[in-house]
Amino acid sequence: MSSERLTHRLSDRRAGILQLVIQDYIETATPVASRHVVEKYALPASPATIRHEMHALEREGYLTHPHTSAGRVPSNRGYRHFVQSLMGHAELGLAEQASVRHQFFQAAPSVDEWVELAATVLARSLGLLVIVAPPHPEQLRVRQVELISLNELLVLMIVVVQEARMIRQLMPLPQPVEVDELDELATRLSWMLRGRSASDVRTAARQAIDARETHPVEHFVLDTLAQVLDRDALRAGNPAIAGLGGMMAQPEFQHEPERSLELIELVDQHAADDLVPAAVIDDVTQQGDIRGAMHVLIGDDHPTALLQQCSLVLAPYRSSTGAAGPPEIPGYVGVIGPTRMNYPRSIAAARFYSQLLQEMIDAVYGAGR
Amino acid sequence: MSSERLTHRLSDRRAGILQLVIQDYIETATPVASRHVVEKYALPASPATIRHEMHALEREGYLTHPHTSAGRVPSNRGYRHFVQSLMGHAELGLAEQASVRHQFFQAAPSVDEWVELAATVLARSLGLLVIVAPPHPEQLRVRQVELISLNELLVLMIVVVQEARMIRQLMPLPQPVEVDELDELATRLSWMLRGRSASDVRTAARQAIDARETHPVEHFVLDTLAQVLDRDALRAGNPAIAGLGGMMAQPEFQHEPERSLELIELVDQHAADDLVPAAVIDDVTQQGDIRGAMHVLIGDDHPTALLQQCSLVLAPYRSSTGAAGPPEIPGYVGVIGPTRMNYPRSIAAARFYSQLLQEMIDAVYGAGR
DNA sequence: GTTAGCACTCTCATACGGAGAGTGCCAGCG
DNA sequence: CGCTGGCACTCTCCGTATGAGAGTGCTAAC
Repeated sequence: MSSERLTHRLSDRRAGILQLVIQDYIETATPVASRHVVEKYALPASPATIRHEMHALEREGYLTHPHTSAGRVPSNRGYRHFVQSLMGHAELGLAEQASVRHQFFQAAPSVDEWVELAATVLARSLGLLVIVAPPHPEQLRVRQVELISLNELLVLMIVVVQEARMIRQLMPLPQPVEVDELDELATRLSWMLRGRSASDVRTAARQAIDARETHPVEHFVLDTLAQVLDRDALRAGNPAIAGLGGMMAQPEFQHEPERSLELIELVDQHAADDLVPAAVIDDVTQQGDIRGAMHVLIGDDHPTALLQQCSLVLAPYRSSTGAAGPPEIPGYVGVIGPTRMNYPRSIAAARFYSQLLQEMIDAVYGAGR
Repeated sequence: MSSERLTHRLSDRRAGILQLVIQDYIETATPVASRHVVEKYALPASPATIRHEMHALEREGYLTHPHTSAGRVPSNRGYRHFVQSLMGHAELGLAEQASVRHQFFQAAPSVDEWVELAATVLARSLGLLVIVAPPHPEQLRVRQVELISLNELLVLMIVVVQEARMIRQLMPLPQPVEVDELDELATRLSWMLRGRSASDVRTAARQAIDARETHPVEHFVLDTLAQVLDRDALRAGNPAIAGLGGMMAQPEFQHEPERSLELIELVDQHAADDLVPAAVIDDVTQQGDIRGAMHVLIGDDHPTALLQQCSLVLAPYRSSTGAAGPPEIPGYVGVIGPTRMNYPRSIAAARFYSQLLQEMIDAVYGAGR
């Protein structure tokens, strides 16, 4: 703890050695030995000297030792220093940028499609787990309600919301209702609820209970409506996850079947909240301009225990239209890998994809309004 | 091979022992010993006798031996006999049926949603890999084409197809085109291509090349249109896959990291064609009435090498509207598990879900027409 | 401050050996 | 003639031992 507080000023050579060790470990995934680093990078010093420096780096908390006679492995602190100060700023190669852009233009222009595409292409390119979420309105607001009778006890509710979506919901009724009654109810609700959100609908439902004169199914319909609004607001932000295969092929999962299994289950259940901590998203939501604001969570920065051996690179984005209009929960491009992941490349890629997504959404959906 | 041809008439006792061995192996996943089965099921015979019978069952190809001194394990042939003759006909419990039905009515009434729901709920209930595909038209047919200019070099193509879908596609133009030209082109194409499929559009494109007088972008638009029709016909049949977590928790994958990894990659890439062999689907497509027609592929029945240690239970279904209307590729509920999977339960569940899906689609979409 | 040398430690792969589980077969029994 | 108990045989599994290899930490000398 106290050693974390002390801001050591690393000597240039020591910092250089740290950088080499981390780069080498990222590349080879095996503990790096003093001799190895000297020979590979033709350092003008002997292994013993390097050992000396490594020893110091270990005392300062940047490196660790799996056991007495193994090479050095970066600690979380080492990675953090690497990301903040040591590694350079990288960009995705132009050829790759062009190829990705091309694929996006080939796809059907829908946000869900782009999100899915971004996840799969980026995952394949990095060999890591990628989770991509679209930006979506915080709350859906009713524009119009339709109730279509399928049979005496089954109604199809169609809700048109102001965010240019159409929600459909099948609804078995507690008691038979006449068709004209339904029509009347629908027009009344459309009028009454125009511009209202899920929580507004709930208070309306409570008032409907108090005033006894309302139609008995009215409360039931309101209840369902509120549920549906919440459900669909959530689903609009439904993230795509891809790259489990590449992730499990990473050496850190090779000899850890139970950790692997836990992660597989998380992905299988689309547990986005566990993969990308809500706290970070909330944090992002507060800020105004988030363009290029990268977040990097290394090791035990992450609240989910399972992911404390992993790192998360997060590139949030929001649509330009959303910035001006109603409150919007930002979308994000998240890359999850072992703490040993290639940070420069992952960060560059996540940033590129998040900017691309924003561009695409602005160009097509912004233009439409 | 020749032993497969000989249709041994198993004595009642021998068949009974085979059934017990298979049931026990399905339950415990460990080779079952003669002594074990005698004690567990209180058989009126000694272990030696049972050994004798097991030996015979092994000679006839129904059982195998991992090694000299291990209990017996069912062979593929044993499982096949079990499925065809030994196991009884099971139904899903009424409580479970009701609970599943309830969940389907809660969901948004869209085929994609139901397909996703079926996969996740069934996967969780069985602890196996489940893949569910919706029925979809074999070919999409154009009803109308719109071309909307976003800017000088970027056009949004909207294709309304007869199957009540709307397809959108962004299209960068090879050269600038005036807005009225685009409108003119769109109305001409709508007129010319009404009712045509992707392959029709391709021949139209070839003719457009031969007749030189056509507008230079016309060929380009036709080309894109054909691509888009094919792509969307494919995507309409996009299956949902779930249950990888439960599958990997099965004991057969516990000590086989490389097989596990291959399967994870298949699922990660949504490789439905590898998971559910196209030959079976083609076969099903030919038939008229497929209600309740289960297919069970055991072990090396499956064309994909990786899945030859697994079994596939497949329950195809099609919408009633599709049976009368244009040619339709059937949907299916597929359950993939180790050959040791619980066949009675899996078959009953797959059948129930496939019938439920058909009912839902008929009720909501059939009613709409 | 740097280096060579050397003892020390820990992992990994291999081999060994005994316990345990189950079968296959045989001889005897009803 | 089918069923059973007995017994030798085989194969896995697990814990232990052993040796090679890799790398460090320390010390003494440059």
